[in-house]
Amino acid sequence: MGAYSMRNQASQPSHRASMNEVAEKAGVSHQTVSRVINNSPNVSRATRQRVEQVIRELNYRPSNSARALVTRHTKTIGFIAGGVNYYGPISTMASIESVAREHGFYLSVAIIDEREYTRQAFEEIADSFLDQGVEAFLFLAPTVAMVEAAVSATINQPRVILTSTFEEQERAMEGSSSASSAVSPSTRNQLDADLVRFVGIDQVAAAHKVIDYLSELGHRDCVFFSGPEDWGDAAMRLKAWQRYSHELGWNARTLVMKSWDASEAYEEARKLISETSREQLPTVVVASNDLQAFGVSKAFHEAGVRVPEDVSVVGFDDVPGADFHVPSLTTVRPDFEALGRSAMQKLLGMLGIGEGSQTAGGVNGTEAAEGGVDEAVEPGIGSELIVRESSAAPRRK
Amino acid sequence: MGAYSMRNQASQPSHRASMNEVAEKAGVSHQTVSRVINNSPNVSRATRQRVEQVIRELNYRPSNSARALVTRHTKTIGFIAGGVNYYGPISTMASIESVAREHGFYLSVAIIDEREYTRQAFEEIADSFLDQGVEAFLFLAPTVAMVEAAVSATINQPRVILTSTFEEQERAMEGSSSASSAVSPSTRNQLDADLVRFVGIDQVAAAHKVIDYLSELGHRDCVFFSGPEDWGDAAMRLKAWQRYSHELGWNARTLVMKSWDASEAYEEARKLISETSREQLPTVVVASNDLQAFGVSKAFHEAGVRVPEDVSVVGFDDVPGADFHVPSLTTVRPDFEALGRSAMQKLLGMLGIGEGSQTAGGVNGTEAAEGGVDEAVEPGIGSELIVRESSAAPRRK
DNA sequence: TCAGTCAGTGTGAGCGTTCACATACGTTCT
DNA sequence: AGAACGTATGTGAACGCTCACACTGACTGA
Repeated sequence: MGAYSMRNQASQPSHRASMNEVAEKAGVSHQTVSRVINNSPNVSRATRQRVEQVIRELNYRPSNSARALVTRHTKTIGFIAGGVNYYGPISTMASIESVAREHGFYLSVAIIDEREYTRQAFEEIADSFLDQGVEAFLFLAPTVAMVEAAVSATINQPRVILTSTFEEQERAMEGSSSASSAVSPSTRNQLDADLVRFVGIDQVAAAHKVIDYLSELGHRDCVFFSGPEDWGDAAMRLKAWQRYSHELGWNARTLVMKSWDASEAYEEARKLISETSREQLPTVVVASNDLQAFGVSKAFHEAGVRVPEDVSVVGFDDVPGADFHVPSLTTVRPDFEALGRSAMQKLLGMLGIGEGSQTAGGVNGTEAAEGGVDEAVEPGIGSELIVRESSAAPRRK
Repeated sequence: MGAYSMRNQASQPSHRASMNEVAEKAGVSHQTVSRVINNSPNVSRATRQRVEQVIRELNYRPSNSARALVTRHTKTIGFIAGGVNYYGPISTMASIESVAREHGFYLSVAIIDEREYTRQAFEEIADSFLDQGVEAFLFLAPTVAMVEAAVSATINQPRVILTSTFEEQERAMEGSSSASSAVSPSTRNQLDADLVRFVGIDQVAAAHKVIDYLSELGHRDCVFFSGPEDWGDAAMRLKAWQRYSHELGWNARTLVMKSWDASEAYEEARKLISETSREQLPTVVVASNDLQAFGVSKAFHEAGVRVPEDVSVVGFDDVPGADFHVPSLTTVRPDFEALGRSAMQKLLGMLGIGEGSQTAGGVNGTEAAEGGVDEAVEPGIGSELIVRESSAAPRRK
């Protein structure tokens, strides 16, 4: 066995063949080998085959480092993700990765706990990505603090920031070319340089979907459980919600939670129940995420308030299991997959990839089939309203 | 503004300073600069400060590519993750990343949909990581097929495979040095070379915890909802479960699901209820994950079978929201964080890092506090039993 | 006093690519 | 026939770093 494994080069564990070795063994120059591996057209059929044969024999792989050294392209994207313990981000990340891979990019990932988040930790990570030589940055920035850090990080590479606060951010960016702006002078250049983009769930559209649906059922008395104020998604969701429910003349109250967890919403709901007569309860509670909705739902259950007969409950996210909750949860499912895809496509666009440029190396039809990189994509990603048992028409109109 | 930004080098966007430029400006040789950035002791205080000053002025960063080219160390680990849509993996991944970062490694991530998994897709990814030049591999391999692919991939780098089937795998590995083995000859070398390790949740211990707990409550009549057969975790969980419940002389039945989702378990539970008289129902249902438990729980609820008064329900994973289910779910919480940490430490150990070796660059006390890289760590990662409302003593003993 | 040591520094080669050229040869056009 | 061109190939220099080694001068110890 040992003897066998020593006989052919391919299975020698340690040594990694170089381009020169291939060239020598194939009787050509290193440059010809280079042409072969880069699919240059100007190589005769015979030579190409000979070289490819040797490449296989030697189990040759081009050195990414050497290549990156001269081309200055590492084909690597740095991805800093916060809030990953919550459901949405992971599907987003999966689609980001998949688009990156389709285009031959590597995804270098850093996960940051948004609870233990510090500016310093953030910059250390960004710094290490800079050391690594990433070509672009992707920030999954759930909290306002992280968005700010992502915006003001001093990097020259293109970056896309995933956050629902994009509307406000973009307004701020437009303002930044003129005088007043919350952005510090040192970051001004990057912003002007058009190297920062935003993508996020369109919270306005989502809020409209929910309210329109509930409105049609006859609801107009509601309590909204908001997520933590320092989370961009929560803030935008709240704002959109308040504005539209106000427009429709609803009686809408808001309870701002400090966390996304079920427990706090549960406690708040208990308080609400105990402080309010049954007749005074809202006809519907809208929560900022499914966990909160679970908590609220549980509190109602324990107090003998029936869902949806007495009060409807609506969540947000459509976490796994929401469909088999008791009662199953009406909720909003954002298109996280589209979010990730859009973010990545934006980024590729900024890198000059995707339109019609040199997407070298056997690209299959997938890209075309999916409509390619749509440059004109709006920042707001859509959501779907999933109606289940927890919502119904109110008893009293 | 433009004039200002041109004046100092640091904010010039495009040009990236090289070591030689630093050397020249500091009036030293490139080698001295190299010594400074690598913390070589043999540099005088004065020189070091001067060089560091210039480094700051020029905003110099060593080129990772150039360095990797000569050292042959990319400081990058390739992580192929399957089954990421389910809850466990993401926390595992977070702790993997954090340990990697602590040791100055980059984590290059690929996510593979275990449903659309093909051998070819897998090998393309492994191949791209090889192209990238990763120093080691980490496989999060939930299904048996992925474990096999991970084991038999022809790579010379160390790899750690995260799977609960480690016991069987390790037995197979031990056997592989002698004649008979399921492993193909071409992979024999790597296996012998001691470059493959396994880490996983200790399903036996977890099963014991659940059964001991239930046993003490007085249960001995049970139905076990198993996960898909082709998932390693499910298979091991099932095996451990069956063996131990048999030992205790339980009346234990098993239903094997095709998926981890709530819906199938829900349907199966309905079937169970309709086919069985109330008196014949088990006193407890143990599910392979929380979603299944939700499905079962819902079916009972709809049929008027009370949980836990009539039947107890136990889950696995402790997904977010399990604590506010109606009723809140008794479940097993595996230590995913420890799983990831252990995997990464094993990998670092194989790379010769962590014991007492040159962990260059300001390592804080964290490592020591956590006990460092414990080489002797057993493959089985522990779990915690979380007792909640869904389980209680059976009415009839 | 002079070899020996050692901290501090410099020199040149080489890592494995790509890039900008230069060269060789065959074909086509006038 | 000779210029002009296109195809197929080769040559050498760069990319920015680390490594092995050589060098300098100051301090040591006999």
